[in-house]
This record gives sequence, C-alpha cells and structure tokens, in this order.
Amino acid sequence: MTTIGQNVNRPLPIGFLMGVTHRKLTALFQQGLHAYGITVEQWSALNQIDCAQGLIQKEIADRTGKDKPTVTRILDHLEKKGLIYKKPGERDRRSFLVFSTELGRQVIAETTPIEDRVTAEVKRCISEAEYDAMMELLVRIQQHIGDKLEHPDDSED
Amino acid sequence: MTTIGQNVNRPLPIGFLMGVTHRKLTALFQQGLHAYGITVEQWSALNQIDCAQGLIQKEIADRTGKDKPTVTRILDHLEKKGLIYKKPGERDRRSFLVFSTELGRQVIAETTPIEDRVTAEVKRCISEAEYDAMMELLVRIQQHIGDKLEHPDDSED
DNA sequence: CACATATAGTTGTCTTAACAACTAAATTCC
DNA sequence: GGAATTTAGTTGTTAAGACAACTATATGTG
Repeated sequence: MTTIGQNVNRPLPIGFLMGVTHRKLTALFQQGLHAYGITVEQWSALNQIDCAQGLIQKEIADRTGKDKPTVTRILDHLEKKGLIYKKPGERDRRSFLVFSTELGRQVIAETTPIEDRVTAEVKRCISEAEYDAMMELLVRIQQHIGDKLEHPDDSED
Repeated sequence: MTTIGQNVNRPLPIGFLMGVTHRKLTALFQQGLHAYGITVEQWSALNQIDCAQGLIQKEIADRTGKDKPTVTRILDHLEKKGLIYKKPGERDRRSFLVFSTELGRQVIAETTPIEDRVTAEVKRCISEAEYDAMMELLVRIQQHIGDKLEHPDDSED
C-alpha cells in the first residue's frame, strides 16, 4: 500500500503563478496586435529597434531579455514583413545595425496605444501604488535571480 | 526627413518585465531539475498529478494553466519516462485518470526541496510581506485579465 | 606577428505555447 | 429516441525559448 496524495495543496509556486499571469497578459496584448500580423515578442523587439535605431542584435537581445538565437529568428520575421532592415556594421564587420522601416515605425506608432490599454486594464484591478510596487519587486527579483544564475555557487549569507 | 527615435525610453511594460523575470526563475529551477531529466513544465504537471492522483487531463490543464494540447504532450513525455500512467475512465470513456508511478512519486519527493530553494532564493531579495503581496497581486491580475479574455467587450466602468 | 580567447551572429534540436481542426463520447433538447 | 451541442482528448502548424555547436571577426597577450 503506497501513500497517495501526500502533498496536499501546497501553494502554486511563485514562478508558475508568474507564468500563468504572464501568459494571460500576453494573450490580451496579442488580441490587440492581431490586425497588425505580428506577435507580442516581435512587437517587443520592433519597439526597442524603433526607439533606438541602429542597435546591434546583441543589444536587442539584452534589452528584450532574449538570447541571440531567439533574436536572430525574430528579426528574420520582422525583416520578411518589411518592418526592419539591417545595415552591415562598418566598424565591426561581425555585426549589423538594425533600423525600423517607415512601415515599422507606423506599426509601432499605431500599436503603442494598444499596449497602453493592456497596462490600463491591469491598473483596473490594482492601484497605482500596487502597480509601482509590483514593477519594483519584479525588477528586484529579476536582478537577484539573474545574479544567482551567473554566480551559482555564491552562498553569500 | 523622417522622425527617428521618437519613443524615447518608455518603461518596459509589465507583461514583458514579468516575462523576463519568469524566464529567469524558470532557468534557476531548471538547473536544479537537470539531474532528474525533466523540465520545469513537466515537473509542474507531475506535481499536480502526484498531489491529486486520478486527475483527468482537463483538470491538469486547469491546475497548471496550460491548454489541452500542451498537457497531452507533456503527459506523453512523463509517460515515456515512466513517471506517470493513465487509466481509462470507466464512468466517462472519453477521459483518462492519470496517476504518478512509484518513480514519479520519488522524483517529486526529491525535487520539491529544490523548488523550495527557488522560493527561498526569491525571499532573499524581497521580504515575506512583499512576497505575499506579490503573490496576491499576481492572482488578482491573472483573474482580472482572465475575465477580460473571456468577456472582451465588457466595458464595466 | 602569431596564437589564444572573446564576441556577434547563425543553425539545428527539443520543448512549450497558441491556435485550428479533428475524433469520439457525453449531454441537452425536441 | 434522435439530432444538435458540449466536452475530453489528439494531431498539425507556427513561433518562441533553452541549449549546443558552429563560423567569422575582434581583441589581447606572448
């Protein structure tokens, strides 16, 4: 006779709860982006490119929190859709400078209000102060865990 | 002459910040799971199965916040690894009851402390009160946005 | 200079997520 | 009872994320 159901009702760990919440926020934004034929992740890369103009892919990766292969593929999609273009780096011939096209700029201009609406929707269920606190906590956790991933053995009590 | 760089330094929207944070938390837990040959998402399904014993796939989907196709595939992996088994539903012949095997129970018993360590790590950079507040806010946002996704046109001011 | 090492980017593989289309069994309604 | 509708689960496709292996250029050190 084996013991069954021993782990009764432990709370959903924070990572999983964050995953579920993240997926729902993404789904809401994705609904709004549907008419523009881009995904949420493509939007985030295009948004950074449009803001900064002339980023190299490594910088896009850093700013969007994605790894290099992921960025390569997202840029492939954005390029095929005519939303960005790459210029070979002259000083550093390993890299490209990435720019948004006129169309890309237009898409960001039109979709930024959609992102604002997602944020506004979140603020309908939590206060401004709670929102700010949440953002601050997310940044803190993200940095702390990021450090831990880079220096796994540091047991700085 | 086109305007360039007009979207100067808008803050990272909450959804994206949550995505970055979620990916880092997942990466940390995944490091710990490496020796057990399962992924974080497989762990979360196995964990639910092990707690409840005899869930049908729909219930696993609900409890893990995944859709049915995703659960089907995760269970395929868990079954191949000998961590779970399915029993055909007798009362409802469309569904299966899913149980963890002895090995599956053992894996969860041994890996639950690893998940605890991830939570503990998070609590090293935020207080207990902040942690609780964060969890509560995540639940609230997740529910509110979930409702919005189901009733998109409700403009309940 | 030459060799080692680091960095930018690409390609391939696997897993997960979203979405649509589908099968089969259960339920509802007339 | 029988047709329409739900519900449980599967399969296929596409995109993204993690990871490893790879190419090519840059940098650093003897």
